[in-house]
Amino acid sequence: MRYWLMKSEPADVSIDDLAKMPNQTVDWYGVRNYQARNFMRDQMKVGDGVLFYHSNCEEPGIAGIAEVSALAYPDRLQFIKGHKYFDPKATPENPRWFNVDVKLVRKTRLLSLKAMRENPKLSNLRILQRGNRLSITPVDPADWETIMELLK
DNA sequence: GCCAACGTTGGC
DNA sequence: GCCAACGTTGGC
Repeated sequence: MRYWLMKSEPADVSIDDLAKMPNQTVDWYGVRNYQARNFMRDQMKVGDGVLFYHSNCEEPGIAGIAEVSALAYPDRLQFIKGHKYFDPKATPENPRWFNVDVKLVRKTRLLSLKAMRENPKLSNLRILQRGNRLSITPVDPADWETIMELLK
């Protein structure tokens, strides 16, 4: 069992949007970065813990806890011509992009990026490292525990 | 809207 | 395979 931090732009899918979805589950579509894809395709297992992070918004930070609820499968949007996430080099026989499903565990108070930066215990967290842009990053169990404490 | 830090692309 | 140019991310 592993832990992950997954960024979502709340203008696209917020924690409240997730709560309203059927089964409180969303397919994590639109990842078009190989490293992030590989994490989903090769490492994520059902039941892995997910920190649901709001990015590119007024108050960036962790907005809830979720879990992986389906193993990676081809991202359907890569096949839809004209779609923002269409990829002409992908075919159903040879898909390029994958996504897992993510299910809400619970919405939390917002643990802001600022608060995380100010907490020395979390200095190891990938999201806080300089230049980090990856939308999916592994989270060390110790960091997960620290964050769970903070969100109690 | 700025821009640092990355990732990707494509000519050579 | 190198690397300059370009595109994207995302905090501020």
